[in-house]
Amino acid sequence: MGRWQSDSRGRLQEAALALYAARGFDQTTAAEIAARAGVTERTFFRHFADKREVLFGGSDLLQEQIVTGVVQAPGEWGAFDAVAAGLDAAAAMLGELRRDLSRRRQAVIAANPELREREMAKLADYATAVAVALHQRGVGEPQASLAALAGMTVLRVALDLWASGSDERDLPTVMRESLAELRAVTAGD
Amino acid sequence: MGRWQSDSRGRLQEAALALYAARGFDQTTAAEIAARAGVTERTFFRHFADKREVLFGGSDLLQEQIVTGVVQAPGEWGAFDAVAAGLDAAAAMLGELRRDLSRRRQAVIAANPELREREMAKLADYATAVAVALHQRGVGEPQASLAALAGMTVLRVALDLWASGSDERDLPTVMRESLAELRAVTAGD
DNA sequence: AGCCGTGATGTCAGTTACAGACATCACCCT
DNA sequence: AGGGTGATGTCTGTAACTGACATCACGGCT
Repeated sequence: MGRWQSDSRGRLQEAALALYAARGFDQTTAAEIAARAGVTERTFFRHFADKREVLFGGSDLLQEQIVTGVVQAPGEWGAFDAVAAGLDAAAAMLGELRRDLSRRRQAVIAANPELREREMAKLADYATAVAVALHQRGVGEPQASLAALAGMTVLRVALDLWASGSDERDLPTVMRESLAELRAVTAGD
Repeated sequence: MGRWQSDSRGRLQEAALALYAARGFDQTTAAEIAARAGVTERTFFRHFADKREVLFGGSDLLQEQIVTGVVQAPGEWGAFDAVAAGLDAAAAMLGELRRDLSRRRQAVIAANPELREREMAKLADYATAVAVALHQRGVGEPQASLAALAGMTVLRVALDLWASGSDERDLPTVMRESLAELRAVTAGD
């Protein structure tokens, strides 16, 4: 908690989400977001590298969760089972969020190509980190990258399903179900 | 073949690749690329939506190839087998390119986060198109999205392997091998 | 041959996303 | 009470795009 007016960063995130949802991403300027949060444009860019990043606040934490899940999986488990453990950890963390907020956020992201681009980039980053963790478990290439990327595919699809509202079950359940579906699909149908 | 000095677009692509490789992506301005190609900055942005897009020239064609491959796969094949047919088509097309050029291009992309972001976005677009094609074959959700995204994972890994040079076999072979590896990894190790 | 439509390009001006340099100022520690 | 620190404001600059308008080579039509 800073010594200034509390939590500029958090207020910027809320302001951005509200404005992106109301006017759309490109119709919103960084200066407008800053004004709504009661700070300067310069302060916005000190907290977030660019206009998109403001929507991806907790992504570092999430990556940590996933990697930790992979690392802590029993050593005798196969590569993809370890990734599945990482996905469980991710689901546990994301499932804590208020579902309406997640829905709102996902809707904003889905509505804009640049934001979708950033989301894919985040998933690719997670996959890279997961692949590194798999290497430390003795998994080679290209198996590590394939397992990691396949896992991120499951994460994306499950999150879409959960946040888009067609599926009312909780996130960990949807995640496990999606993973089973991927296994079935690649097995040969 | 335009009626003007031939192929501004092509010259812009070459100029961009050369400059990005030499100075790096952010150290290169659109004006510099345009100057090297003998046109104006404005012309650059008429041919390419943004600075990154100039490196992804044939992506529309590639998407067409992939989708066509999926659509033309025998109707009784499963979802992932149809995707595999699309990957064969992609490998056939990409394999035609001069390998040193592909290597050069991949190296430039790998060196810059924004370009990697765009590459992931392209793959996501292909996946969306493939999922639509799968729907028309009667595949439901989330199976279609999972199969399509898993396929794009294989494409990415195989392309990296091929272009990064550690694997000297031809692209269709590397692609099929990677697909087999994914099947093995998700099957349970 | 001469006129005319068309599409690719040049020119110009404007908006906005970002980034560096420097000043400020509330808070904490001593 | 005074100095250090980190978050913020201010000012200024670069470069990625974008819209509006002029131009001009070419190909077709008469």
